[in-house]
Amino acid sequence: MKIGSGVGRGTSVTPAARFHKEDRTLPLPERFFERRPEVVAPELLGKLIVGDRVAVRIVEVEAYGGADDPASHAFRRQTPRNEAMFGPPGRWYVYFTYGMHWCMNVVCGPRGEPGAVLFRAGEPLRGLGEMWKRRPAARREIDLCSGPAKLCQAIGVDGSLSGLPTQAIAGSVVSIADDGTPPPITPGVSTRVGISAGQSSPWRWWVPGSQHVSRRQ
DNA sequence: ATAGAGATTGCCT
DNA sequence: GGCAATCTCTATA
Repeated sequence: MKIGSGVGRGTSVTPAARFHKEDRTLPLPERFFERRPEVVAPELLGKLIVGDRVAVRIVEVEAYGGADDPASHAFRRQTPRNEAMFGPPGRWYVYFTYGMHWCMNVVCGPRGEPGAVLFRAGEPLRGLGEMWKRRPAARREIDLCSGPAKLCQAIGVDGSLSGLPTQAIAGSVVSIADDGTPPPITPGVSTRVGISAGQSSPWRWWVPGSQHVSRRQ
């Protein structure tokens, strides 16, 4: 069985057993997300996002809080755009930015406290052919999912996913799963990317050595 | 009402 | 490295 065989343009797709235990993947339970985003975020490194014909391993994340975090979309009042952030944990929060891009988060925190973890980058595991089709601007494999909007494009996610649970129901929904790969013991840490306010919180984490992070540190 | 910034990306020089 | 693309929201009037 070939995993990740792509229609790639000059890429070297590592053949592989990219999954730890592909046949033993389990969805993350809702209670996993009922803790503050800065606690959940580093634990999501190494987990899987499984979508329509595709799967990626999470290699870079950021945490966003609520009224206490000036960099968060939930810092001010609830709006149609950030509505999902104020809902129950364990659901997707997908927002539109710069008039053209989608970015995906999972809502995290105790009920009633808005917060989320942004998925900034992933390592393509399955369905690379599909990802190449959805990402015509990509030239190398590391261009497929090495940024929050690239990731959404590669997985085929848009705003219609926002507010839905991260635990797949009929298989047509995007889910978050664990294949037994542990998060790094010592993840890379830095301040968040692309923000002005909130730079005092080092709430960005990545898998050290991953070629798929959005930017080297 | 209007202006400006934004959890980004890709093309241009 | 500069900057355009172009939706959502906030600040200011």
